[in-house]
Amino acid sequence: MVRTRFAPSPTGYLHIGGVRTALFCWLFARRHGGRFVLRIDDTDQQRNVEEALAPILHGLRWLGIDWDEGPEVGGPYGPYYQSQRADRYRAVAERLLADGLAYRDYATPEEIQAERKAVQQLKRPFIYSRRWMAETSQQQARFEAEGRQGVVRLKMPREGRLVVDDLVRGQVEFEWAQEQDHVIQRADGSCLYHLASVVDDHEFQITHVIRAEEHLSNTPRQVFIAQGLGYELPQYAHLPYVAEPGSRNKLSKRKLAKYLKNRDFAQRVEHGRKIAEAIGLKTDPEAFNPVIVDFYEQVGYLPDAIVNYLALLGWSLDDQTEHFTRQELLQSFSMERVNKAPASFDCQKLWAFQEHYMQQVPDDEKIRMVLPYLQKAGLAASQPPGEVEARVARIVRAAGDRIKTAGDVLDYADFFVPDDELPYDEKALQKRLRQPPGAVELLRKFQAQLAAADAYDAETLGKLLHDFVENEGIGIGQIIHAVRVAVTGKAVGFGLFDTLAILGKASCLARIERAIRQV
RNA sequence: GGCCCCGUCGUCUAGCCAGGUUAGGACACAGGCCUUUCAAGCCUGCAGCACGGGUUCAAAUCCCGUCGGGGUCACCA
Repeated sequence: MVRTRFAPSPTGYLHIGGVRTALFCWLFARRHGGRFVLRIDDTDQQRNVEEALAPILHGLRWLGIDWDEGPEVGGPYGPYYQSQRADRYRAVAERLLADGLAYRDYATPEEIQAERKAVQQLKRPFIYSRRWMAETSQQQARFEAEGRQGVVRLKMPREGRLVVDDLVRGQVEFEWAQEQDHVIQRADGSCLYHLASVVDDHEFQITHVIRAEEHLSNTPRQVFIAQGLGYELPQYAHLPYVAEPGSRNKLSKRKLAKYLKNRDFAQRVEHGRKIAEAIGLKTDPEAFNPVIVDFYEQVGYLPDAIVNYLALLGWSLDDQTEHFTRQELLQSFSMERVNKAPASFDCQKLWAFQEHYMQQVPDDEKIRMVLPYLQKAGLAASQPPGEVEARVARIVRAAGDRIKTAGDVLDYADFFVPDDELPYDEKALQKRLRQPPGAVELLRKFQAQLAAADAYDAETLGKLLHDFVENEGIGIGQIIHAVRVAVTGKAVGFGLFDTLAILGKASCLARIERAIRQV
Protein backbone atom coordinates (compact mmCIF):
# COMPACT_ATOMS: atom_id res chain seq x y z
CA MET A 1 0.00 0.00 0.00
CA VAL A 2 1.47 3.30 -1.10
CA ARG A 3 1.33 6.03 1.51
CA THR A 4 2.57 9.56 0.86
CA ARG A 5 2.47 12.62 3.02
CA PHE A 6 2.53 16.36 2.68
CA ALA A 7 3.91 18.01 5.79
CA PRO A 8 3.30 21.74 5.84
CA SER A 9 4.47 23.92 8.63
CA PRO A 10 1.72 26.31 9.75
CA THR A 11 2.90 29.53 8.18
CA GLY A 12 -0.41 31.20 7.56
CA TYR A 13 -0.46 30.85 3.80
CA LEU A 14 -0.29 28.24 1.04
CA HIS A 15 2.66 28.80 -1.26
CA ILE A 16 2.18 27.90 -4.91
CA GLY A 17 5.29 25.72 -4.82
CA GLY A 18 3.96 24.01 -1.72
CA VAL A 19 0.72 23.05 -3.40
CA ARG A 20 2.61 21.72 -6.36
CA THR A 21 4.42 19.38 -3.99
CA ALA A 22 1.15 18.46 -2.31
CA LEU A 23 -0.43 17.82 -5.69
CA PHE A 24 2.32 15.44 -6.74
CA CYS A 25 2.10 13.58 -3.43
CA TRP A 26 -1.65 13.32 -3.79
CA LEU A 27 -1.49 12.27 -7.42
CA PHE A 28 1.13 9.65 -6.72
CA ALA A 29 -0.76 8.14 -3.81
CA ARG A 30 -4.07 8.04 -5.62
CA ARG A 31 -2.50 6.80 -8.81
CA HIS A 32 -1.30 3.75 -6.94
CA GLY A 33 -4.47 3.23 -4.98
CA GLY A 34 -2.73 4.41 -1.85
CA ARG A 35 -3.39 6.98 0.82
CA PHE A 36 -2.42 10.60 1.11
CA VAL A 37 -1.62 11.83 4.61
CA LEU A 38 -1.43 15.39 5.86
CA ARG A 39 0.92 15.95 8.74
CA ILE A 40 1.47 19.26 10.47
CA ASP A 41 5.11 20.07 11.14
CA ASP A 42 4.69 22.43 14.06
CA THR A 43 7.60 21.35 16.25
CA ASP A 44 8.79 24.92 16.52
CA GLN A 45 5.55 26.81 16.55
CA GLN A 46 4.96 29.53 19.07
CA ARG A 47 2.08 31.13 17.26
CA ASN A 48 -1.51 30.08 17.01
CA VAL A 49 -1.31 26.88 15.01
CA GLU A 50 -5.00 26.62 14.18
CA GLU A 51 -5.08 30.11 12.81
CA ALA A 52 -1.92 29.67 10.77
CA LEU A 53 -3.08 26.33 9.46
CA ALA A 54 -6.57 27.31 8.35
CA PRO A 55 -5.55 28.97 5.05
CA ILE A 56 -3.46 25.95 4.15
CA LEU A 57 -6.22 23.44 4.72
CA HIS A 58 -8.68 25.70 2.99
CA GLY A 59 -6.45 26.11 -0.06
CA LEU A 60 -5.88 22.39 -0.42
CA ARG A 61 -9.58 21.68 -0.15
CA TRP A 62 -10.41 24.42 -2.60
CA LEU A 63 -8.14 22.78 -5.15
CA GLY A 64 -9.69 19.40 -4.48
CA ILE A 65 -6.56 17.94 -2.94
CA ASP A 66 -8.18 15.93 -0.18
CA TRP A 67 -6.34 13.94 2.44
CA ASP A 68 -7.21 10.52 3.76
CA GLU A 69 -5.65 11.09 7.14
CA GLY A 70 -4.71 14.23 9.00
CA PRO A 71 -6.21 17.30 10.64
CA GLU A 72 -10.00 17.39 10.82
CA VAL A 73 -10.34 13.91 9.37
CA GLY A 74 -8.27 11.93 11.85
CA GLY A 75 -6.94 8.49 11.02
CA PRO A 76 -5.44 5.40 12.60
CA TYR A 77 -1.95 6.80 13.15
CA GLY A 78 -2.81 10.09 14.81
CA PRO A 79 -2.28 12.56 16.22
CA TYR A 80 -1.16 14.26 13.00
CA TYR A 81 0.28 17.31 14.67
CA GLN A 82 3.93 17.00 15.60
CA SER A 83 3.40 19.23 18.59
CA GLN A 84 1.24 16.46 20.03
CA ARG A 85 3.81 13.74 19.46
CA ALA A 86 6.70 15.13 21.48
CA ASP A 87 6.91 12.18 23.88
CA ARG A 88 7.52 9.76 21.01
CA TYR A 89 10.42 11.82 19.73
CA ARG A 90 11.93 11.96 23.18
CA ALA A 91 11.71 8.21 23.58
CA VAL A 92 13.46 7.77 20.26
CA ALA A 93 16.16 10.24 21.20
CA GLU A 94 16.79 8.14 24.31
CA ARG A 95 17.16 5.04 22.17
CA LEU A 96 19.63 6.73 19.88
CA LEU A 97 21.58 7.84 22.92
CA ALA A 98 21.56 4.37 24.44
CA ASP A 99 22.76 2.83 21.18
CA GLY A 100 25.63 5.28 20.84
CA LEU A 101 24.21 6.83 17.67
CA ALA A 102 23.75 10.15 19.39
CA TYR A 103 25.45 11.90 22.26
CA ARG A 104 24.88 14.64 24.76
CA ASP A 105 26.76 17.74 23.91
CA TYR A 106 27.50 20.65 26.20
CA ALA A 107 29.00 23.15 23.84
CA THR A 108 27.41 26.58 23.84
CA PRO A 109 26.28 27.99 20.51
CA GLU A 110 29.11 30.52 20.79
CA GLU A 111 31.69 27.77 21.18
CA ILE A 112 30.40 25.96 18.13
CA GLN A 113 30.39 29.20 16.23
CA ALA A 114 34.02 29.82 17.19
CA GLU A 115 35.08 26.38 15.99
CA ARG A 116 33.29 26.90 12.77
CA LYS A 117 35.00 30.20 12.15
CA ALA A 118 38.45 28.84 12.93
CA VAL A 119 38.02 25.98 10.50
CA GLN A 120 36.64 28.24 7.83
CA GLN A 121 39.72 30.39 7.95
CA LEU A 122 41.76 27.32 7.07
CA LYS A 123 39.32 26.76 4.19
CA ARG A 124 38.45 23.35 5.50
CA PRO A 125 34.95 21.95 5.78
CA PHE A 126 33.66 22.24 9.29
CA ILE A 127 33.45 19.10 11.38
CA TYR A 128 32.67 19.50 15.04
CA SER A 129 35.54 18.47 17.33
CA ARG A 130 33.16 16.83 19.81
CA ARG A 131 35.10 18.58 22.53
CA TRP A 132 32.02 19.03 24.70
CA MET A 133 30.65 15.59 23.96
CA ALA A 134 29.68 13.70 27.11
CA GLU A 135 29.25 9.97 26.74
CA THR A 136 29.51 9.00 30.39
CA SER A 137 27.54 10.24 33.34
CA GLN A 138 30.76 11.51 34.92
CA GLN A 139 31.46 13.72 31.93
CA GLN A 140 27.89 14.90 32.01
CA ALA A 141 28.08 15.73 35.66
CA ARG A 142 31.28 17.67 35.15
CA PHE A 143 29.83 19.81 32.33
CA GLU A 144 26.64 20.36 34.24
CA ALA A 145 28.61 21.44 37.25
CA GLU A 146 30.00 24.19 35.04
CA GLY A 147 26.42 25.28 34.54
CA ARG A 148 26.27 24.02 30.96
CA GLN A 149 23.12 22.76 29.30
CA GLY A 150 23.19 19.67 27.15
CA VAL A 151 21.62 19.09 23.77
CA VAL A 152 21.51 15.80 21.90
CA ARG A 153 23.51 15.49 18.71
CA LEU A 154 23.69 12.80 16.10
CA LYS A 155 26.99 10.96 16.11
CA MET A 156 27.52 10.84 12.39
CA PRO A 157 29.90 8.33 10.79
CA ARG A 158 33.23 9.80 9.78
CA GLU A 159 33.87 7.54 6.85
CA GLY A 160 32.11 5.78 4.04
CA ARG A 161 29.51 6.83 1.52
CA LEU A 162 25.76 6.79 1.27
CA VAL A 163 23.92 6.17 -1.96
CA VAL A 164 20.36 7.41 -2.04
CA ASP A 165 18.10 6.01 -4.73
CA ASP A 166 15.90 8.90 -5.67
CA LEU A 167 12.86 8.36 -7.86
CA VAL A 168 13.43 11.64 -9.63
CA ARG A 169 17.18 12.10 -9.60
CA GLY A 170 18.48 8.55 -9.69
CA GLN A 171 21.43 7.61 -7.52
CA VAL A 172 22.80 10.44 -5.45
CA GLU A 173 25.97 9.91 -3.44
CA PHE A 174 27.05 11.54 -0.22
CA GLU A 175 30.19 11.35 1.85
CA TRP A 176 29.31 10.57 5.47
CA ALA A 177 32.27 12.56 6.72
CA GLN A 178 30.74 15.71 5.27
CA GLU A 179 27.67 15.42 7.47
CA GLN A 180 27.37 17.45 10.62
CA ASP A 181 26.51 16.16 14.06
CA HIS A 182 23.12 17.74 13.83
CA VAL A 183 21.20 18.64 16.97
CA ILE A 184 18.08 16.53 17.34
CA GLN A 185 16.98 17.58 20.81
CA ARG A 186 17.25 20.87 22.63
CA ALA A 187 18.28 21.30 26.23
CA ASP A 188 14.65 21.77 27.21
CA GLY A 189 13.87 18.32 25.85
CA SER A 190 12.03 19.43 22.74
CA CYS A 191 12.98 17.62 19.57
CA LEU A 192 13.81 19.03 16.16
CA TYR A 193 12.44 18.56 12.71
CA HIS A 194 14.72 15.88 11.33
CA LEU A 195 14.13 13.50 14.18
CA ALA A 196 10.41 14.18 14.24
CA SER A 197 10.09 13.80 10.52
CA VAL A 198 11.84 10.43 10.39
CA VAL A 199 9.90 9.08 13.36
CA ASP A 200 6.57 10.16 11.93
CA ASP A 201 7.28 8.93 8.43
CA HIS A 202 7.96 5.57 9.99
CA GLU A 203 5.01 5.55 12.36
CA PHE A 204 2.66 6.71 9.63
CA GLN A 205 4.06 3.95 7.43
CA ILE A 206 4.97 6.39 4.71
CA THR A 207 6.30 4.45 1.74
CA HIS A 208 7.27 7.39 -0.47
CA VAL A 209 8.74 10.59 0.82
CA ILE A 210 7.96 13.08 -1.93
CA ARG A 211 9.21 16.55 -1.12
CA ALA A 212 10.97 19.56 -2.52
CA GLU A 213 14.55 19.48 -3.67
CA GLU A 214 15.82 21.62 -0.82
CA HIS A 215 15.47 18.54 1.37
CA LEU A 216 17.83 16.48 -0.76
CA SER A 217 20.85 17.45 1.28
CA ASN A 218 18.96 16.67 4.50
CA THR A 219 18.45 13.10 3.40
CA PRO A 220 21.70 11.58 4.74
CA ARG A 221 21.05 12.59 8.32
CA GLN A 222 17.51 11.31 8.06
CA VAL A 223 18.69 8.03 6.60
CA PHE A 224 21.19 7.80 9.43
CA ILE A 225 18.44 8.18 12.01
CA ALA A 226 16.11 5.76 10.25
CA GLN A 227 18.78 3.13 9.84
CA GLY A 228 19.95 3.55 13.41
CA LEU A 229 16.43 2.89 14.58
CA GLY A 230 16.08 -0.13 12.34
CA TYR A 231 13.35 1.45 10.23
CA GLU A 232 12.75 0.33 6.72
CA LEU A 233 13.70 3.24 4.46
CA PRO A 234 11.02 4.93 2.41
CA GLN A 235 11.54 5.64 -1.27
CA TYR A 236 12.64 9.20 -1.82
CA ALA A 237 11.55 11.53 -4.58
CA HIS A 238 12.96 15.03 -4.56
CA LEU A 239 10.96 17.36 -6.74
CA PRO A 240 12.58 20.36 -8.38
CA TYR A 241 11.38 23.56 -6.78
CA VAL A 242 9.18 26.11 -8.51
CA ALA A 243 11.28 29.01 -9.77
CA GLU A 244 10.60 32.70 -10.24
CA PRO A 245 9.23 33.97 -13.51
CA GLY A 246 12.14 34.19 -15.91
CA SER A 247 14.83 32.95 -13.53
CA ARG A 248 16.05 29.86 -11.76
CA ASN A 249 15.72 31.25 -8.26
CA LYS A 250 13.26 29.72 -5.89
CA LEU A 251 9.86 31.41 -6.03
CA SER A 252 9.27 33.51 -2.94
CA LYS A 253 6.27 35.52 -1.83
CA ARG A 254 8.59 38.17 -0.47
CA LYS A 255 9.93 39.12 -3.86
CA LEU A 256 6.69 40.27 -5.40
CA ALA A 257 8.08 43.72 -6.15
CA LYS A 258 10.78 42.13 -8.26
CA TYR A 259 8.35 39.91 -10.16
CA LEU A 260 6.19 42.90 -10.95
CA LYS A 261 8.91 44.04 -13.32
CA ASN A 262 7.93 41.11 -15.47
CA ARG A 263 5.29 42.40 -17.87
CA ASP A 264 3.13 39.29 -17.95
CA PHE A 265 3.24 38.93 -14.21
CA ALA A 266 2.35 42.57 -13.67
CA GLN A 267 -0.56 42.22 -16.07
CA ARG A 268 -2.09 39.34 -14.14
CA VAL A 269 -1.59 41.03 -10.80
CA GLU A 270 -3.20 44.18 -12.10
CA HIS A 271 -6.17 42.24 -13.40
CA GLY A 272 -6.61 40.60 -10.02
CA ARG A 273 -6.05 43.76 -8.07
CA LYS A 274 -8.90 45.58 -9.80
CA ILE A 275 -11.29 42.80 -8.91
CA ALA A 276 -10.05 42.55 -5.34
CA GLU A 277 -10.39 46.28 -4.82
CA ALA A 278 -13.89 46.31 -6.25
CA ILE A 279 -15.00 43.72 -3.72
CA GLY A 280 -13.21 45.34 -0.84
CA LEU A 281 -10.33 42.93 -0.28
CA LYS A 282 -6.92 43.91 0.96
CA THR A 283 -4.37 44.09 -1.82
CA ASP A 284 -1.11 44.41 0.06
CA PRO A 285 1.48 41.76 -0.87
CA GLU A 286 1.01 39.90 2.44
CA ALA A 287 -2.63 39.24 1.70
CA PHE A 288 -2.87 39.42 -2.06
CA ASN A 289 -0.06 37.79 -3.93
CA PRO A 290 0.00 35.36 -6.86
CA VAL A 291 2.65 33.30 -5.07
CA ILE A 292 -0.08 32.47 -2.54
CA VAL A 293 -2.96 30.25 -3.57
CA ASP A 294 -5.61 32.49 -2.00
CA PHE A 295 -5.04 35.00 -4.76
CA TYR A 296 -6.65 32.74 -7.33
CA GLU A 297 -9.68 31.97 -5.28
CA GLN A 298 -10.22 35.63 -4.55
CA VAL A 299 -10.06 36.63 -8.20
CA GLY A 300 -12.28 33.76 -9.24
CA TYR A 301 -9.99 31.29 -10.96
CA LEU A 302 -11.04 27.68 -11.41
CA PRO A 303 -9.37 25.00 -9.29
CA ASP A 304 -9.19 22.71 -12.31
CA ALA A 305 -7.19 25.26 -14.26
CA ILE A 306 -4.68 25.63 -11.47
CA VAL A 307 -4.34 21.93 -10.90
CA ASN A 308 -3.82 21.28 -14.59
CA TYR A 309 -1.23 24.03 -14.86
CA LEU A 310 0.61 22.92 -11.73
CA ALA A 311 0.63 19.30 -12.84
CA LEU A 312 2.47 20.34 -15.96
CA LEU A 313 4.97 22.37 -14.01
CA GLY A 314 7.65 19.74 -13.78
CA TRP A 315 5.74 16.81 -15.18
CA SER A 316 4.49 15.86 -18.61
CA LEU A 317 2.86 12.83 -20.15
CA ASP A 318 4.12 13.21 -23.68
CA ASP A 319 4.85 15.81 -26.34
CA GLN A 320 1.21 16.67 -27.03
CA THR A 321 -1.23 16.40 -24.19
CA GLU A 322 -1.92 19.68 -22.40
CA HIS A 323 -5.34 19.30 -20.92
CA PHE A 324 -6.11 16.71 -18.30
CA THR A 325 -9.22 16.04 -16.30
CA ARG A 326 -8.64 14.93 -12.71
CA GLN A 327 -9.35 11.39 -13.82
CA GLU A 328 -6.82 11.57 -16.63
CA LEU A 329 -4.25 13.10 -14.32
CA LEU A 330 -4.78 10.35 -11.80
CA GLN A 331 -4.47 7.71 -14.45
CA SER A 332 -1.36 9.04 -16.13
CA PHE A 333 0.78 10.59 -13.43
CA SER A 334 4.11 8.93 -12.80
CA MET A 335 7.26 9.89 -10.98
CA GLU A 336 9.44 8.69 -13.86
CA ARG A 337 8.22 11.56 -15.96
CA VAL A 338 8.94 14.25 -13.42
CA ASN A 339 11.60 16.66 -14.60
CA LYS A 340 14.84 17.23 -12.80
CA ALA A 341 15.28 20.90 -13.57
CA PRO A 342 13.35 23.63 -11.76
CA ALA A 343 10.45 25.16 -13.67
CA SER A 344 9.63 28.86 -13.73
CA PHE A 345 6.20 29.91 -12.65
CA ASP A 346 4.46 31.52 -15.61
CA CYS A 347 1.17 33.11 -14.71
CA GLN A 348 0.38 33.84 -18.33
CA LYS A 349 0.36 30.13 -19.07
CA LEU A 350 -1.77 29.50 -16.01
CA TRP A 351 -4.08 32.14 -17.43
CA ALA A 352 -4.31 30.21 -20.69
CA PHE A 353 -5.51 27.17 -18.76
CA GLN A 354 -7.96 29.36 -16.91
CA GLU A 355 -9.41 30.61 -20.20
CA HIS A 356 -9.69 27.10 -21.49
CA TYR A 357 -11.46 25.73 -18.44
CA MET A 358 -13.74 28.73 -18.10
CA GLN A 359 -14.97 28.06 -21.61
CA GLN A 360 -16.07 24.61 -20.46
CA VAL A 361 -18.15 25.91 -17.58
CA PRO A 362 -21.89 25.78 -18.28
CA ASP A 363 -23.77 29.09 -18.07
CA ASP A 364 -25.77 28.28 -14.97
CA GLU A 365 -22.62 27.33 -13.13
CA LYS A 366 -20.95 30.54 -14.27
CA ILE A 367 -23.91 32.52 -13.00
CA ARG A 368 -23.54 30.90 -9.61
CA MET A 369 -19.80 31.68 -9.57
CA VAL A 370 -20.24 35.25 -10.58
CA LEU A 371 -23.06 36.42 -8.32
CA PRO A 372 -20.99 36.75 -5.14
CA TYR A 373 -18.72 39.23 -6.89
CA LEU A 374 -21.59 41.54 -7.72
CA GLN A 375 -22.90 41.23 -4.20
CA LYS A 376 -19.56 41.98 -2.61
CA ALA A 377 -19.08 44.93 -4.92
CA GLY A 378 -22.43 46.27 -3.69
CA LEU A 379 -23.91 46.20 -7.18
CA ALA A 380 -26.57 43.58 -6.65
CA ALA A 381 -28.56 45.78 -4.30
CA SER A 382 -29.32 48.40 -6.93
CA GLN A 383 -31.77 46.10 -8.69
CA PRO A 384 -35.23 45.12 -7.54
CA PRO A 385 -35.09 41.82 -5.63
CA GLY A 386 -35.09 38.78 -7.86
CA GLU A 387 -34.15 40.75 -10.92
CA VAL A 388 -30.44 40.56 -10.33
CA GLU A 389 -30.24 36.87 -11.09
CA ALA A 390 -32.18 37.24 -14.28
CA ARG A 391 -30.03 40.09 -15.44
CA VAL A 392 -26.84 38.30 -14.51
CA ALA A 393 -27.98 35.28 -16.45
CA ARG A 394 -28.47 37.37 -19.57
CA ILE A 395 -25.15 39.10 -19.13
CA VAL A 396 -23.27 35.84 -18.66
CA ARG A 397 -24.79 34.44 -21.82
CA ALA A 398 -24.11 37.56 -23.81
CA ALA A 399 -20.57 37.95 -22.54
CA GLY A 400 -19.69 34.34 -23.30
CA ASP A 401 -15.98 33.67 -22.99
CA ARG A 402 -15.19 37.30 -22.27
CA ILE A 403 -15.69 36.37 -18.64
CA LYS A 404 -12.42 34.57 -17.97
CA THR A 405 -12.48 34.60 -14.20
CA ALA A 406 -15.55 34.89 -12.01
CA GLY A 407 -14.42 38.37 -11.01
CA ASP A 408 -14.54 39.52 -14.61
CA VAL A 409 -18.28 39.97 -14.27
CA LEU A 410 -17.36 43.31 -12.76
CA ASP A 411 -16.43 44.43 -16.26
CA TYR A 412 -20.19 44.69 -16.66
CA ALA A 413 -20.82 46.74 -13.58
CA ASP A 414 -22.41 49.39 -15.80
CA PHE A 415 -25.48 47.16 -16.10
CA PHE A 416 -26.06 47.58 -12.40
CA VAL A 417 -25.47 51.24 -11.78
CA PRO A 418 -28.37 53.69 -11.88
CA ASP A 419 -28.71 55.45 -15.24
CA ASP A 420 -27.86 58.85 -13.85
CA GLU A 421 -24.69 57.56 -12.17
CA LEU A 422 -23.17 55.82 -15.17
CA PRO A 423 -19.53 56.86 -15.53
CA TYR A 424 -18.28 57.73 -19.01
CA ASP A 425 -14.90 56.90 -20.39
CA GLU A 426 -13.62 60.29 -21.47
CA LYS A 427 -11.62 58.99 -24.41
CA ALA A 428 -14.51 56.96 -25.75
CA LEU A 429 -16.83 59.93 -25.45
CA GLN A 430 -14.39 62.07 -27.34
CA LYS A 431 -13.82 59.58 -30.12
CA ARG A 432 -17.37 58.41 -30.72
CA LEU A 433 -19.60 61.32 -29.77
CA ARG A 434 -17.78 64.62 -29.74
CA GLN A 435 -15.44 64.23 -32.67
CA PRO A 436 -17.43 62.65 -35.50
CA PRO A 437 -19.55 65.35 -37.16
CA GLY A 438 -23.27 64.66 -36.90
CA ALA A 439 -22.84 61.94 -34.31
CA VAL A 440 -25.21 63.52 -31.86
CA GLU A 441 -27.89 64.10 -34.49
CA LEU A 442 -27.71 60.46 -35.57
CA LEU A 443 -27.89 59.37 -31.97
CA ARG A 444 -30.92 61.55 -31.41
CA LYS A 445 -32.65 60.01 -34.42
CA PHE A 446 -31.79 56.51 -33.34
CA GLN A 447 -33.07 57.25 -29.86
CA ALA A 448 -36.43 58.10 -31.38
CA GLN A 449 -36.43 54.79 -33.21
CA LEU A 450 -35.73 52.94 -29.98
CA ALA A 451 -38.50 54.83 -28.23
CA ALA A 452 -40.91 53.69 -30.91
CA ALA A 453 -39.85 50.04 -30.85
CA ASP A 454 -42.58 47.76 -29.56
CA ALA A 455 -40.41 44.66 -29.10
CA TYR A 456 -37.15 45.03 -27.26
CA ASP A 457 -35.18 41.85 -27.84
CA ALA A 458 -31.73 41.57 -29.43
CA GLU A 459 -33.03 40.32 -32.73
CA THR A 460 -35.58 43.08 -33.19
CA LEU A 461 -33.08 45.71 -32.15
CA GLY A 462 -30.55 44.36 -34.61
CA LYS A 463 -33.02 44.66 -37.40
CA LEU A 464 -34.00 48.09 -36.23
CA LEU A 465 -30.43 49.34 -36.32
CA HIS A 466 -29.67 47.81 -39.69
CA ASP A 467 -32.79 49.42 -41.16
CA PHE A 468 -31.75 52.68 -39.61
CA VAL A 469 -28.34 52.45 -41.21
CA GLU A 470 -29.87 51.74 -44.56
CA ASN A 471 -32.41 54.56 -44.37
CA GLU A 472 -29.80 57.05 -43.32
CA GLY A 473 -27.37 55.85 -45.93
CA ILE A 474 -24.54 55.62 -43.40
CA GLY A 475 -21.98 53.00 -42.45
CA ILE A 476 -22.88 50.90 -39.45
CA GLY A 477 -19.76 52.10 -37.66
CA GLN A 478 -21.09 55.63 -37.64
CA ILE A 479 -23.85 54.80 -35.25
CA ILE A 480 -23.05 51.60 -33.44
CA HIS A 481 -20.04 52.87 -31.50
CA ALA A 482 -21.82 56.02 -30.51
CA VAL A 483 -24.73 54.03 -29.13
CA ARG A 484 -22.42 51.74 -27.21
CA VAL A 485 -20.60 54.61 -25.56
CA ALA A 486 -23.88 56.30 -24.79
CA VAL A 487 -25.46 53.36 -23.02
CA THR A 488 -22.46 51.72 -21.35
CA GLY A 489 -20.03 54.60 -21.03
CA LYS A 490 -17.34 52.42 -22.60
CA ALA A 491 -15.85 51.73 -25.98
CA VAL A 492 -15.78 47.96 -25.50
CA GLY A 493 -18.27 45.34 -24.53
CA PHE A 494 -20.19 42.37 -25.87
CA GLY A 495 -22.75 42.52 -28.70
CA LEU A 496 -24.54 45.85 -28.79
CA PHE A 497 -27.99 44.40 -29.43
CA ASP A 498 -27.69 42.18 -26.40
CA THR A 499 -26.51 45.18 -24.47
CA LEU A 500 -29.54 47.26 -25.42
CA ALA A 501 -31.96 44.42 -24.79
CA ILE A 502 -30.56 43.66 -21.34
CA LEU A 503 -30.57 47.29 -20.31
CA GLY A 504 -34.20 47.68 -21.37
CA LYS A 505 -35.86 50.52 -23.20
CA ALA A 506 -36.21 52.97 -20.36
CA SER A 507 -32.55 52.77 -19.40
CA CYS A 508 -31.35 53.02 -22.97
CA LEU A 509 -33.39 56.15 -23.61
CA ALA A 510 -32.33 57.74 -20.36
CA ARG A 511 -28.67 56.94 -20.91
CA ILE A 512 -28.65 58.24 -24.46
CA GLU A 513 -30.29 61.40 -23.24
CA ARG A 514 -27.68 61.84 -20.57
CA ALA A 515 -24.83 61.04 -22.97
CA ILE A 516 -25.98 63.73 -25.37
CA ARG A 517 -25.89 66.20 -22.53
CA GLN A 518 -22.27 65.19 -21.81
CA VAL A 519 -21.30 66.33 -25.31
C1' G B 1 33.99 28.23 0.06
C1' G B 2 32.53 22.54 0.94
C1' C B 3 28.82 19.14 -0.56
C1' C B 4 24.71 18.16 -3.78
C1' C B 5 21.56 19.11 -8.01
C1' C B 6 20.50 21.14 -12.76
C1' G B 7 21.41 23.13 -18.10
C1' U B 8 16.56 21.95 -25.44
C1' C B 9 12.83 28.37 -28.29
C1' G B 10 11.50 34.32 -23.71
C1' U B 11 8.49 30.38 -20.64
C1' C B 12 6.46 25.09 -19.84
C1' U B 13 8.12 20.89 -22.35
C1' A B 14 8.84 16.14 -26.12
C1' G B 15 13.12 13.83 -27.88
C1' C B 16 18.33 11.61 -24.19
C1' C B 17 18.40 5.62 -20.97
C1' A B 18 18.21 1.71 -26.27
C1' G B 19 22.86 7.81 -31.50
C1' G B 20 20.07 8.70 -37.76
C1' U B 21 13.60 13.74 -36.49
C1' U B 22 13.16 19.38 -41.78
C1' A B 23 14.60 19.18 -33.28
C1' G B 24 7.80 18.21 -32.27
C1' G B 25 3.83 20.54 -29.15
C1' A B 26 1.90 24.49 -25.84
C1' C B 27 2.00 29.62 -23.69
C1' A B 28 3.71 34.36 -24.96
C1' C B 29 4.96 37.53 -29.08
C1' A B 30 4.25 39.39 -34.46
C1' G B 31 1.20 39.43 -38.84
C1' G B 32 -3.36 38.02 -41.30
C1' C B 33 -8.60 36.25 -41.68
C1' C B 34 -13.43 36.85 -39.38
C1' U B 35 -16.08 41.05 -37.36
C1' U B 36 -20.07 45.83 -34.62
C1' U B 37 -15.90 47.42 -30.54
C1' C B 38 -13.48 43.96 -27.23
C1' A B 39 -12.85 38.94 -26.57
C1' A B 40 -13.16 34.07 -28.75
C1' G B 41 -12.04 31.20 -33.11
C1' C B 42 -9.02 30.04 -37.55
C1' C B 43 -4.31 30.59 -40.48
C1' U B 44 0.80 32.04 -40.89
C1' G B 45 5.32 33.55 -38.84
C1' C B 46 9.39 34.34 -35.13
C1' A B 47 12.42 31.63 -31.90
C1' G B 48 16.10 26.59 -28.93
C1' C B 49 19.95 21.77 -28.12
C1' A B 50 25.30 26.60 -22.69
C1' C B 51 30.48 25.97 -24.64
C1' G B 52 34.83 22.98 -26.03
C1' G B 53 36.96 18.47 -26.99
C1' G B 54 36.50 13.38 -28.04
C1' U B 55 33.93 8.36 -29.69
C1' U B 56 31.20 7.34 -34.34
C1' C B 57 29.72 6.95 -41.20
C1' A B 58 26.36 9.84 -37.97
C1' A B 59 25.84 13.27 -31.35
C1' A B 60 20.52 17.23 -28.41
C1' U B 61 21.29 11.94 -27.36
C1' C B 62 27.38 8.31 -25.31
C1' C B 63 32.38 9.93 -22.70
C1' C B 64 35.62 13.89 -20.71
C1' G B 65 36.35 18.86 -19.53
C1' U B 66 34.78 23.99 -19.07
C1' C B 67 31.27 27.57 -18.13
C1' G B 68 26.71 29.05 -16.17
C1' G B 69 22.57 28.70 -12.80
C1' G B 70 20.51 26.90 -8.35
C1' G B 71 19.89 24.27 -3.58
C1' U B 72 22.06 23.41 1.07
C1' C B 73 25.50 23.93 4.91
C1' A B 74 20.79 26.29 12.30
C1' C B 75 19.51 24.45 19.22
C1' C B 76 14.01 26.71 11.35
C1' A B 77 10.89 23.49 8.79
